[in-house]
Amino acid sequence: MSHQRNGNQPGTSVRRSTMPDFPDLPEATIARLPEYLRALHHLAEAGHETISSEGLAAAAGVNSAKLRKDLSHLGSYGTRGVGYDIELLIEQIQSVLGLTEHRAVALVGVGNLGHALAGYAGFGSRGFRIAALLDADTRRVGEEINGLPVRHIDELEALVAEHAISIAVIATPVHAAQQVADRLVAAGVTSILNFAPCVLAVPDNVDVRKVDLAIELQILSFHEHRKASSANGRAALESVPTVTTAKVAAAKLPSGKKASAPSTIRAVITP
Amino acid sequence: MSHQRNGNQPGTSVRRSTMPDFPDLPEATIARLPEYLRALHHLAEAGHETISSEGLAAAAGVNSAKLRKDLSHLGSYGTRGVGYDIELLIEQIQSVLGLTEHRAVALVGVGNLGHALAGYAGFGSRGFRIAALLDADTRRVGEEINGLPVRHIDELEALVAEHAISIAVIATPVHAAQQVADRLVAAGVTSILNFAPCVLAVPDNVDVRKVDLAIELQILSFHEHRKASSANGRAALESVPTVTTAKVAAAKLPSGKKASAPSTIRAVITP
DNA sequence: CGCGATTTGTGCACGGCTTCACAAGCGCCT
DNA sequence: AGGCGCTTGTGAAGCCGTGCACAAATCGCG
Repeated sequence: MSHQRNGNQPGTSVRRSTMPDFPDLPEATIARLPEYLRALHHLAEAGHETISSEGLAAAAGVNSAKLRKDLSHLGSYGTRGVGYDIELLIEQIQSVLGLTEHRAVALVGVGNLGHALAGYAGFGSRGFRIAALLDADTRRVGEEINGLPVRHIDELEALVAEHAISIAVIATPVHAAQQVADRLVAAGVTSILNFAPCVLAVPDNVDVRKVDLAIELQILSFHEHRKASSANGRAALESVPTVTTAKVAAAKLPSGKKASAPSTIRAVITP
Repeated sequence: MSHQRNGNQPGTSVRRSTMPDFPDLPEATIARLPEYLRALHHLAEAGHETISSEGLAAAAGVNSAKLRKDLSHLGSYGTRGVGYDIELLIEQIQSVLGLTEHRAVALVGVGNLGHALAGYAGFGSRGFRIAALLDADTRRVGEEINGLPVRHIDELEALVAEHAISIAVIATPVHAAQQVADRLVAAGVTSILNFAPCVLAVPDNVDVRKVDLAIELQILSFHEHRKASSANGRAALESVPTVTTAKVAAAKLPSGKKASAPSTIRAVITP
């Protein structure tokens, strides 16, 4: 494929500053890029300069072939026989994800969860900046979290415009979520991360991602249920021994789980 | 397929209490069942007794064909020409997910996020019960959240055993996550919901699901970036008008979005 | 300068998931 | 009783994603 291979002089690789838009990057790949990015930052802090696909795959918890294919989709810049330049790859991925400058984010709903999200330090280090805290409860207005004051929901439109906010997080109770979403969309927000357990109706041009704690637990519950059933089927003698050896050591080998979710990844059990 | 069609007397449907284990339920289906369940509860509260696949699909934000196939996988009990009995379907799904009795969950890490999770009311109503709060910080030990005292991490093994806990939530800082996971696994936990931004190494028999706020935002950021790029490509004249029409009107159409994520999808707004 | 070791990039085949389209089934109305 | 409209359940086709396996490329060393 090689989306963008400017010249064909190998080695010189004159990086053009105009990044391609990657309109056809597979959705599954996009969802993994952030994980690669995190792993890369971790490796960079540890002092590494380059990393092989195998190594990065292990750090990100995926198959190395998958990782190579993912990176190749964005015209990747690895060197055969060596690996990937970590700094360069970080820049590449950040550029693709649009994280070159910190994006301003609005957070609506400063209850329990909202407080936690507002206080989340990992925000700034990962390309985002909370630019506005909003709540409908006037008793919460004025409170400062991390130096940023909570504003009343009626200032939503003004704040979105002022900070050119295009991404918002909804951490309100369910009954308020749709209403807040409507106002956000009307104000110009085009991406929403929804923590309220409900389906939001929005226009086609708006992206919504949802995080629902209970859903995640219920999925786990199913697997738990299934394990228990099949364990009843066979004897329960195996369960105790396997569990005791929780001495988990690194893990070089490729994983090989079954499905979509990046669930688990084994590790070598040092006996 | 009709996994389990006991007799063939239509209408009488003598529910046998022994539920099949559904060892081969597609992973994608499992991930959607909780959403259906939530929608069904919502509909039941609104007084409905039955619901068509079209209606339930709209409420859950999916395609109706997908929904029918999902339900058919569990030997579904719809009635042609009528729809699905809501109460019955709720029971079915809860049974499949193993939510018939409330599952005990341990929550490790009672910082900002942990507090929020512990205080999340939607837990009990959706099949779970927080049975243990744990933290390494002795200053937090003893504090009560929702009537449940925070215990020291060293009591982990005892508490897991005492309450027969098989599911745990990790809400600790990154540096502690792996260590906590190891102890949980050693204590017998076989499902982990991880909020720490790192890959956990666990044995094969343990399921891990991960929730990472920053990753979700970065995925949104990509789409935002892409939208901005293509908008620059064309004139920016369209952007304002489209946004103003946030008056979301019903929508029967099958909203053909692109990818995996259950992004968007409208619901019928009763006018 | 050439060779071997190493690692990337990718063609290919397979499996799973999604979507369409329609036959079969059910209730209601006449 | 019979027909009609509505809705489920599902065969079949197509698409997307995954993972294998290997050719191409690069480095280091003799």
